[in-house]
Parts: sequence; structure tokens; C-alpha cells
Amino acid sequence: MEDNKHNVNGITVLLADDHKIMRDGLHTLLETQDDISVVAETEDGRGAVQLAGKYKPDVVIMDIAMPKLNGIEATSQITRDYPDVKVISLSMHSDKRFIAEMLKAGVSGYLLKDCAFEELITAIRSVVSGKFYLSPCIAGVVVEDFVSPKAKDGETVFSVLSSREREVLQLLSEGKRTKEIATQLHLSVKTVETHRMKIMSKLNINNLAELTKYAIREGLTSL
Amino acid sequence: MEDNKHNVNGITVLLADDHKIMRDGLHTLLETQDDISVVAETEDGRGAVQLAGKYKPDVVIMDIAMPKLNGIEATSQITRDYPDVKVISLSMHSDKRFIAEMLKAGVSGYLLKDCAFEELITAIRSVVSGKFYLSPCIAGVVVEDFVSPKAKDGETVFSVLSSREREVLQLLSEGKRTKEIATQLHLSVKTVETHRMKIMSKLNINNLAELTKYAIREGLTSL
DNA sequence: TTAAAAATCAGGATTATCCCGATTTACACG
DNA sequence: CGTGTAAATCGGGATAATCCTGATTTTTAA
Repeated sequence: MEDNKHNVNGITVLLADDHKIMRDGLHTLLETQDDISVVAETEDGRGAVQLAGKYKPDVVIMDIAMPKLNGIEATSQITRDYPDVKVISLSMHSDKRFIAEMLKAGVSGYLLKDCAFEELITAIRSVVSGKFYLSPCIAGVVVEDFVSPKAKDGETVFSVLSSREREVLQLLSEGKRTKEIATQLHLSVKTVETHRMKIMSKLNINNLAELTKYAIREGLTSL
Repeated sequence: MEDNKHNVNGITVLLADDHKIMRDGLHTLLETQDDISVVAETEDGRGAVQLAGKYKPDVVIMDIAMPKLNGIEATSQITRDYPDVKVISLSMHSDKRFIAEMLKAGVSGYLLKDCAFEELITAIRSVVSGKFYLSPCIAGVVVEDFVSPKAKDGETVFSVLSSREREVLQLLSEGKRTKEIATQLHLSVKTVETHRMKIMSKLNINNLAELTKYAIREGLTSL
């Protein structure tokens, strides 16, 4: 009776995108498919992790740019804690680094927001059946890097900073103050301070303005 | 029988957004309404102007960030050349200046992408019936500016901030600390603090990270 | 298994920030 | 030609952040 839930209940999906109307649109589109149902929505990365644990959806549709916790961090946590939950990145960015980081974070699919809806459906069905889906437009980028693995210049925020540090840096660059960050992450103020100092010493930056610029360049926050 | 075409054919809509999946979503959502039909889609501002002329839709749903010709320019041209075509801005930005620019360009409605779909429907019906629609979340910004009309239009860093304030803001966004700024400008630390607080209250920003982002957007400093 | 890195927290000295002032100058508007 | 508004300058005192010194525990990698 319960060989697997896809056959019984169809494919369950969690939507993570900071724009409500985007979620509304995706939701409606996905519900046009008989065997796909959206079980939850969230507007930030922290919610994505939380709801992924609560609902254990087959697929999470994940935006990259989100407040509080970005899509890359959220994906890392989800694929680590709930390996059965597949994550598909639905991003605006065709930037090589975002793709690389999302792949490292464990996504099962990566497609751009200017893809057609049919492509998203294809991607969902692919990852649910255990396959991997890369948007054709960005597949080129990956292949290019595969055949000539230059551009390993990689001192990116992801290779230098730890996951926790990136989390703190993102909140800092979103204008949160130390105490707010501590509360939000359930840490002591002292711990947040330590993280910040570690970040600054690693990056050789010693003020918040430059740190914010760094976070913008690295895509941890937006202007 | 044909007093106006809304009653006969329903409301016609043109979608202008650079992300296909966003258009797909909006299209599907809008088609759930019996009296609304999407007559065309485009992924850039130039296409928006062109298709607005071709189809003369009742409403154009316009994103701001688009390639080739941005939403502000496109809106200007449409409202100038086809005054009967109403434009609704559907933007990611709650930034005062984008709102101001779009209003000047002649939009009949402005709402954010994190609004609910129902709000978009409300907005469409409002503008078609000749009214104006402002998203409640951003209405505050406009009203605030209305009641205390500091820097109504041309709201740039040059019209809002004094020259001394810009000077301080630039140094702040370059990562200088208060004491350094004071020394450099031959001022007391207290004066620099006062300037910073004045800047923040004028811009309605209360942390250095957001202040830095503002300075970058305004070209006072670079990434 | 052992060493390194990450993650957590604390004490205490130093600064910065915030909110309450104040004074002086300059400039526009009636 | 006052008169008011905004700019520019500075201070006191409370609160918060920062910086430097630790430390412990857990996780990761070699």
C-alpha cells in the first residue's frame, strides 16, 4: 500500500521565495498538475529549513536571494539534515559562483527564473525520480568549467568563511545589530561578536561598511 | 452595447517582466479571473512600448528592472504615447526614489512583488475604473513624504543631504570610523555624530550597513 | 587518534552610539 | 528688515557595541 508516497499522494512541494506574488504564481501553476501539491510556502531561508523538517516535502523550490538566511545556506542545511528532501534552485543568477555554490550545497536541480514553467515541471519530475536537472542555458557554464577548470581563483565567501560566519555576515550586512542577531540565532551576544571578529580577521576588513560591500559583492545581500 | 470595451471583452492585460516563469505565473493567475485576459507578454521595456502600441491593452503590468529599456522609461513612453493604457508597476523595490520615478513616469498603480495576488487584482480593477492604486505597504512612504514634504522630487542624495552630510556619509561608507572622520574634517567627534544622526533620520535608515548600501546606490562610494 | 578548525561563551577596557540638549551663522520669505 | 528655518558646530550622560584577552566543547580532517 505504501511503496512510496509519490504514488499515493503525489509529489509534495515546498516553495521558498521572498516574493509572495511569485509564490502565488508558482503555487497556481503547480496545482495545475494533478500529481503535484504545494504543502507549504515560506519567504526566507530559515523558514525553508524549518518547514522542510516539518513537512519533509519531496521537493523544495528554492530562491537564492532571501532575507535572514540565503538559499545556499538553507540548501546546505536541508540536504544535510533531510537527505530525502530534494532541492531545486530557481534563481535569477546565471553567475558561475552561485551555480557552483548551490551545487556544492547539494541541490538536485538548478534553473533560471526566465525558464518556462514546463521546464520547472520537467525539473521536478527529474529530481523526484532521482535524476539531476540543469537548465540547458546554464549547463553550458558548468560544462565549460568542467572541460577547462580554470577560474579556480575561488577565494569566495564560501571557501573562506564557515557556514555560521556567513550567516552572521549576512545578517550584519542586512543592518541587523548584534543583539538582534544573537536573538535570532539563539546565541549569546558574545558569540556573535566572536564570529564577527573572526570574519573580519579572515577577510582583513575592520569596519562594517567594507564588510557590507564585501557581502554585496559576494551576493550575501543585495543593494 | 459597446459603451466601452471592458464590458464587452473584459480587461486586457500586457505583462512585462524579464523572468518568464514570473510571467507564466501571473498569466495563469490572471486567467483565473473571468473578465481578465492577457493579450501579450514581453521580457523587456522596448517590447512593452511596442506591444502597448499594438494591442492597446487596458493595463500593463510593468516590472522596473528589465533589460534594454527599464520599466521607468518604458512607462514614460507608454503613458505619453497611449494615455488610455494604464500602467501598474510591480516592483521588488520599496525604495522611495523608484516609487517617485514611477509616479512621475505616470503609473496608475504601484505594488510590491511580495504582495498577494488578490492585491494585484484589486489594483487592476482600480486603475481600469480610473482610480489610482498604491500598495498599503508603500503608501506609508508616499504619505510620509506628503505630510512632511522634505525633498519631494528629485530625491537624490544631493537634494536631501547637505554638502557636509554627504561628505560625512561618503567617509562613513568608505569604512572610516567616527574619530578618523573628525580628524580629517577638523571637527569634533560630536559634530560628526550629529551629522550621522541627521543623515540617518533624513534617510530613515538606522544602521551603517543600509547606509553604506544607500551611498553605493547614490554613487557616493563604490563596491 | 590526534590535531586543527569551528562554535560557543565570558570579563573587562575602550569606543561608539543614541538621545537629550545648546549656540552660531546663513539665507530665504514676507 | 526682522524672523524663522536649516545648517553647522559642540557637550553630557546613558546605553550599546567593539576589541582584546581568554576558555570549553564539538566537529572535521588527516
